[in-house]
Amino acid sequence: MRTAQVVLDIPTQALDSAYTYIAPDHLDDFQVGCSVLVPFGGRQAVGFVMCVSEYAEDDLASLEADAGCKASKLKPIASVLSKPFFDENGAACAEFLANRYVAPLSSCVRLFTPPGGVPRMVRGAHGWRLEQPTVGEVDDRWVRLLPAAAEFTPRKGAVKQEAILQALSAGELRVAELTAEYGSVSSVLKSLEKRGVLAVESRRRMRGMERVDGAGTQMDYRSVGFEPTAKPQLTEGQERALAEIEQAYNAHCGRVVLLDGVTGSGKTEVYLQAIERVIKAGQTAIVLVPEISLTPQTVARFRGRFGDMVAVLHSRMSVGERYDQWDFIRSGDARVVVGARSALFSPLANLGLIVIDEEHEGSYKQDQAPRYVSRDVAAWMAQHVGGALVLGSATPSIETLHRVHFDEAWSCVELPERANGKPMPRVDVVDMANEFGSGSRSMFSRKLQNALKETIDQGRKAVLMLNQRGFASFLLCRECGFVPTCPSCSTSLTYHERGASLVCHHCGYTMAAPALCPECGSPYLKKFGAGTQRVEAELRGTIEAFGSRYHVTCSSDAEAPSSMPISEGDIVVDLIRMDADTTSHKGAHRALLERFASADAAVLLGTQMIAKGLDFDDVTLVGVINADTQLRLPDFRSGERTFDLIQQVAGRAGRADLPGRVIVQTYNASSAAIRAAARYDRAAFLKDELPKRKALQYPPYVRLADVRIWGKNEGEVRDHAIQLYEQLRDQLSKVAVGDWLILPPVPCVLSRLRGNYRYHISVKAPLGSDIATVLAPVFRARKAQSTVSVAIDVDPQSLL
DNA sequence: AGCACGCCGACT
DNA sequence: GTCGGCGTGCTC
Repeated sequence: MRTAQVVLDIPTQALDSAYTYIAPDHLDDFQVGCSVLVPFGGRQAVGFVMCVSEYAEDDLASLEADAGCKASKLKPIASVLSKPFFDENGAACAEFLANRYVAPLSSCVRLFTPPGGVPRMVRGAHGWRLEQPTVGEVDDRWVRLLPAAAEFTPRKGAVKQEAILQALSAGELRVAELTAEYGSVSSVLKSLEKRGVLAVESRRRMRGMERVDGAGTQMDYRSVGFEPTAKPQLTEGQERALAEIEQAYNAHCGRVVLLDGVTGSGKTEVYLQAIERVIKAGQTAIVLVPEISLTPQTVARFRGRFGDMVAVLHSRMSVGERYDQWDFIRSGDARVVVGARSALFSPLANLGLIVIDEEHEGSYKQDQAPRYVSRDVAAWMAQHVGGALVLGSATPSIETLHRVHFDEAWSCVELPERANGKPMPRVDVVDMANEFGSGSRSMFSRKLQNALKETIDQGRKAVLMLNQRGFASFLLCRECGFVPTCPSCSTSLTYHERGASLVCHHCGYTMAAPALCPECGSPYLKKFGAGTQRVEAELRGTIEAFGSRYHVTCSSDAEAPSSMPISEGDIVVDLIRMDADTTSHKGAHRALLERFASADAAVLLGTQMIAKGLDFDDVTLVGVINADTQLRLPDFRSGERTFDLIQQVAGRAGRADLPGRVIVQTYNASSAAIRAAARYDRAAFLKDELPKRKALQYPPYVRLADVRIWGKNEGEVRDHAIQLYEQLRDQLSKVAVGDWLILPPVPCVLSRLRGNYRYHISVKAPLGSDIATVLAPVFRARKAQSTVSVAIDVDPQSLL
């Protein structure tokens, strides 16, 4: 008798294990990874086949042992709903994820399913019914005009023809859009196509058209080149890196290579050539890139080398586009997948190499269940399929550096020099406390002002970064010390110049800024801290104070800059502000960057969205307005984050022939993270940081898990937290060996968020121990409650 | 999650 | 006497 283990597509911890079903012989195309319809408790449910087994007719005993129930209770699978979404490797990986991250198995299996392409049960007028996905069936054909259209004039009266040609003159369109606008168009299109006036192509064959995004915003369709890019000569360092990767790949046992290369050392070229070899060997590769770096330029580099073998998966693509790419990968025609973290689970057959670029990036941690760490999952996958993993970064995470140190399967190859042979720019640290002490009240130090003037005079560009993160600017009553805070979060409200409002960065709560202190009625409410808007205004004043010949145009100005009188010898500085406010509308991100690129003298002022991936040859000055916001966060990784940020941002200056310069302003000039970063001295930073991590029992010396408990009622939350804490301690005494530490529940640093009180319990386990053995039994036994929620974060990114 | 079973209060 | 509240428990 054939049976199958089926995971139900119902996201609850109560149903997170597989159920056994009988798989009748007549099922068509029945395999691991298929979605199936199964009877479940008097109704039907959709599930995924995790494994298929065969039992001899007289061997009911082992069947019942495996299923955990009487054979007579087993029901047959009703029908197969789809082709397989994953194979045995995918099923094994989902189980690994569920176990390691103490997450519902169904949420892990979901990672492997096509975006929007899974059938599901929906509640209709006549009870439950099965809804098949529509995403694969949408009309994804596109129409564009051909050159011959210029000589073609529609016959008089051919209204539809005329309208369609008119619509297409602005660019290509989806057939579905034309249908929506003009009704049935297929016969018209067919006849025009026959005459060579236009071309109808399926989206799949037009993969050169890539939707590109800004940070959090959709941008326009834009052509990404297919033109092959020349393969450059590798530097000696790159050759060495490539050889190391090739050796790891040829070992076919899941080896990991850390590519520790400074910004501009040509890591991407190493990836490209390594992938080329993997493809030549008949295998495939996945490249993970941080969401914000997944720009058209990045994609173009891979397409330039591998053409239409490249699939791109990106969370801000539309569901239809993602489905299309997913299907393209499953078809076997894609050999390289470039994408954000979830691309790790795409249905790529014969995987040989995984590359994770900017390995240290926090965005490789998923912030919803399953809260996986891409690096660790990729290492598992590489080992499981006998491939190799390459981790690239200018600032590798401390965990990775540590692992390289003690794990024989992990090795490191350094690229200490930039590919162009230029030195890294000098980094000056300015102590802002000193500045203040000597009478300067400006938020720009004299050193930064001088460097700015020099840069502008030379007609070059500067990038100023302000790591605002919502903590920066707030209102404070100078008489009674009152600070307006959010009614539902434990944070102060951020003052926004536009509309003179106070906004909560966490929940979006907005109120009008009061003119008088709500507590004592004092009119002396001071705006503290520097948000981008305020820096923009002050920067304008500072530049104009350089002299009467300096003129400033601002990207955020309402009126066009043309009215400005320009005479001989005048300098116009374009000041471009880039943050969540200025990039929220369609196309803004790219438009601002293009404006910056085309200006002569310009200053790009922005939050950390500008810290990565900007490659402008004529940026010679990088300024960090305040390096401390990150450092001040009460989190074990704050020092590392600060060090990384300064190193990364420094790499933005002087990338071409022009020498670069970096100025970092801080009130913590003596902090090891900042001092070491300024000297590009990672060893010095680690020498300071590692003993702290060791003494306080943090990664890389222990494995960490954080249990977060939240709800509207603080007493209830605390009681539940204490109860969980006691259960965890019980469980610990039962199963674990070694030096475990479970800290009693305490309020989170963000003790209130969106009206919820938040507590957390930190669990510290010896390296190499299985955290799930202690956590899983406690949380599997726990019944879901409506008033108190619990989330488990294994290997958390931060403890806020 | 969703549905059944089950044991107590206010209604035709 | 029945309708219906939502507390526990099970679903291969």
